[in-house]
Amino acid sequence: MSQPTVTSCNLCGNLLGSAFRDLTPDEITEISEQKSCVFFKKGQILIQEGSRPHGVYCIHHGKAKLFKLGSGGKEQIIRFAKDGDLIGYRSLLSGETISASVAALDDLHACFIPKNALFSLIEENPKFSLHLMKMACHELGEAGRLITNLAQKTVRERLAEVLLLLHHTFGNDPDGNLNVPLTREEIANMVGTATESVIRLLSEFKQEGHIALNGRKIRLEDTSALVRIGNVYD
Amino acid sequence: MSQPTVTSCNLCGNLLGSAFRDLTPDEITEISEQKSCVFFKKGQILIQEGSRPHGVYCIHHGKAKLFKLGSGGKEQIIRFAKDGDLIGYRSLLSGETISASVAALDDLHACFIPKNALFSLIEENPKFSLHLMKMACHELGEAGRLITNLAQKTVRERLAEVLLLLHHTFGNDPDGNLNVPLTREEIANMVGTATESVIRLLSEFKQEGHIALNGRKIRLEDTSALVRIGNVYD
DNA sequence: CAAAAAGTATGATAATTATCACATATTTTG
DNA sequence: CAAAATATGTGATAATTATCATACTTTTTG
Repeated sequence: MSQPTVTSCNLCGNLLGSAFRDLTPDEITEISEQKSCVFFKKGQILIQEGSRPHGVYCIHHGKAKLFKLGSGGKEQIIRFAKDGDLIGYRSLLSGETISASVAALDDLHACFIPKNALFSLIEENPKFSLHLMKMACHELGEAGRLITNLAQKTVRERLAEVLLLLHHTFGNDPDGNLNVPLTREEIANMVGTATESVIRLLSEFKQEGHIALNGRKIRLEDTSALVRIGNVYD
Repeated sequence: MSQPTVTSCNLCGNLLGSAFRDLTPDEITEISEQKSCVFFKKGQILIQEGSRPHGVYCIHHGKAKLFKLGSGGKEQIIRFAKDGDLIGYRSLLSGETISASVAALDDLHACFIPKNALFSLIEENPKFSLHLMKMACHELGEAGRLITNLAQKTVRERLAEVLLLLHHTFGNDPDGNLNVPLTREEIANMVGTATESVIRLLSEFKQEGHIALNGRKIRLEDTSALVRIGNVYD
């Protein structure tokens, strides 16, 4: 079930959707030669909060969660990453220590691009540089939304919105369930609530006919109801 | 009481602490010629959520709050800006609509730098470009911290941390009070709670000897107690 | 495959926080 | 400066959410 090894990034199916899409063929060849391919088993940590960055990962295939530990030691999931996404760039570009850990949600293949290679690209290719800036600024906007929601919405509203976010980010598997393997605890760590509260509210949503539950699997039955419950406007 | 008009950014006292510190004298002269100086009265809106950006403001003198409106119409204060700070760059760089409004907290002088002037600088000066990237990425890290705190800390913890943040950002006035004119409601809009809860907790902090209250003014009497209460580690 | 571990589910209860009501104080404005 | 508007302060109460306990189910692992 493991992905074929792609030796050149020129041939990578994720290229057009990635931060590297504006590179020249020569530049892509250059990073291909500098990158290394790494495999992470489900649950493994790719990047650890507090450490110093030595480069970035471009996810070739797999899903990952980015999270911070709160003062009580509880995980707070900040966002997700999937095929084609770049992770670890924030600390590299800000010159700070790593502010969030990244863990694989399933078996994951990623390419590690060392710091120097990335900064060479930034210096020589303004389009790439601008694209990185765009990514960071977009994330900053998303963060503002999340801040507002966490501060002002109820747990019920936030859970509805989180389900829609998961649907938007990962879509459905062949059975129509959300295509991401999260535990109830991890969902609670997105919503910012207790695991039991998530379980209870999911049961309510099920009673009300908005979702279907099948073990760990969640299927959204009525997204517009969830939009209404979550007061999601955009 | 109004600031002297500074015609050239070369002479601006904020220059070294601003995003423009890496510009060449020629580049600074260039933006000086393109900028316009604007005055905002306390309470006025500089930038409005939802609109399209036409440039950025560099605050010459004054304090401002950045806030988003939640789905219930309540303000959520995301962060602050003061002398030398650049505001409005996020939407400009991400190519999105403006995600947060900016309002003056006191009478405020700012320089407006049009979009084209900014993008010219980005294209011709990689250092400036990198500096902007650094700013955005730094803010992204701060946003992650805020997200984690809002999701996991109690209102009491958050209020203690907010008081420390205000102290760190704005310092004290000559009387030793926090040097920023915020209402209890605005503090509540940072903490993410009801105004009454802020009022009650401030009274508690006063009873416990951690702060002193004098009308709207707040003086921090025991910051290490607040650090303890807020579980602030960094 | 069986045991162990981890996760899900539900009830009872406690703690936190929001809301409403209203009195007082402060600030703003004509 | 006085009236009006806005903000602060406090109590009572309701709603939300967390915590603890415990049973059951699913997943993981030797």
